[in-house]
Amino acid sequence: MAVPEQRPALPDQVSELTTARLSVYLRALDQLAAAGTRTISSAALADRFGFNAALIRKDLACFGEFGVRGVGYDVDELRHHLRHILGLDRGLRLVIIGAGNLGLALADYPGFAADGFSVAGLFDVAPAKVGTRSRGGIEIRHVDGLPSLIDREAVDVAVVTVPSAAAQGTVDRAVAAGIRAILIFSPGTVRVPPGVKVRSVDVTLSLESLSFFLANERHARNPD
Amino acid sequence: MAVPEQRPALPDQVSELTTARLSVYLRALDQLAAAGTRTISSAALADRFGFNAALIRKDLACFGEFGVRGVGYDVDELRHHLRHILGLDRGLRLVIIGAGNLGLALADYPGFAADGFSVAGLFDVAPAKVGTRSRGGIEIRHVDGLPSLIDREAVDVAVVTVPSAAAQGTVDRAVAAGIRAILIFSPGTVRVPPGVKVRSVDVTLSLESLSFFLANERHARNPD
DNA sequence: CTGTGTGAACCCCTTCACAGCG
DNA sequence: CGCTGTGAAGGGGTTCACACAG
Repeated sequence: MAVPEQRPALPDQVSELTTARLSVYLRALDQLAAAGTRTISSAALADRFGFNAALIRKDLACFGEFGVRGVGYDVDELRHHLRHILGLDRGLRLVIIGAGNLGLALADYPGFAADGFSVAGLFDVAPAKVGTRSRGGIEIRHVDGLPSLIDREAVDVAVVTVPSAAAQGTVDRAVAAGIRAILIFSPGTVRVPPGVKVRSVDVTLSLESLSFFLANERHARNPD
Repeated sequence: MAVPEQRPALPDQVSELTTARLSVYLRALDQLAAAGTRTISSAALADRFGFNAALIRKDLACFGEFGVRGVGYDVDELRHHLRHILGLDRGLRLVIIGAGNLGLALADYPGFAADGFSVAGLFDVAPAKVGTRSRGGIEIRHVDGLPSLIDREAVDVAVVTVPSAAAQGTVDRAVAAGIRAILIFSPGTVRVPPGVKVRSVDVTLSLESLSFFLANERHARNPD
């Protein structure tokens, strides 16, 4: 028997592009809510933020019927729906592995709180770092303690900020400890078993993309 | 008359997906070169790194005929071609605007050098920070000096690491100073005039995508 | 009459399959 | 004979257009 869970209908097959846009819509709605807007139509949302109205409706329709015909969407209601769909009402726990400059910066990043994320631990291998703290006061522990903390604190996401050469090994260890979602900043690709999701934040790739743009711009100005 | 430039044939309309993959191919080739591989076929490259062979060939074919039929591609030659196509042989100059934890981390990031990027300046608005230095010794200057430095040092890319609320204003100032390529870490969207390219590195978006995955996984294990 | 939800058209990107060069 | 370069087929995602609900 199909249990009518809190989470409705299993969205059979939803594109990752759609889910990524949900986050963007949520931000737009946050802005609208802050400005006091109560209700908005897909057309107005599209106009205001540069989306396509039909796409917004189609994306949302994957998860239910949130709109009122002839009126539009209730801003606050839709925000809460989206937060639930995205799982932001769960208070996800992160660990950060790699206490270099970037890892330390992330450990103290105040932006996590708005999404309900919290840092459960900060790890490194360097004996000189272990025992010291980030500016914000988060203690650096040795990676050997990672599995027990992941288990004890029910950690959801591993944020990996180690050098590229150590990336695969670090990911392997996190996966072995039960992690199924990884955000990795090290340039390059890592392999994970099925069922584990990796999101890569690749600064080098982004910069190279800009570099290509600059090297090949023959756009608009001076159309020779 | 069409000048036969160093840069060949203007690649009429190349998809951004293609150019993004060039970076990935380049990395794979770097690995192969480091391992001493001289020559590789598109099929072997695809096998080894999980691409599609036809796609590799098609992507490369946008920019010339780099392969030798019956043999494959010369690893080192193709690396140099790709570096040129991506503009990595130009020694791009960056400024970092926002000397928070992240900005400071990026200022000292050693990974830029491999791509020929260099940091021409590090900026902030806080009087308390101006005049101090990053751990790596890069001086923090006041943003008011940004336009003159961009001009004087022929800066190519602005890396923006300011709080979200200040993002749009910062971008506007950089664009006014002549910047046409921006890498922004602040969550949210910014508007730029046509001809200016923005790449966003959005940690929050990536984490929310992982959050969605965790909230909606009914994959493989326990297929009820 | 306004705006949602949605089938159909459209468009672009990927994959397949093969002609042809080395 | 092997592998590139490429036209044609296939698949997905976005946009269009409209039936219908409020």
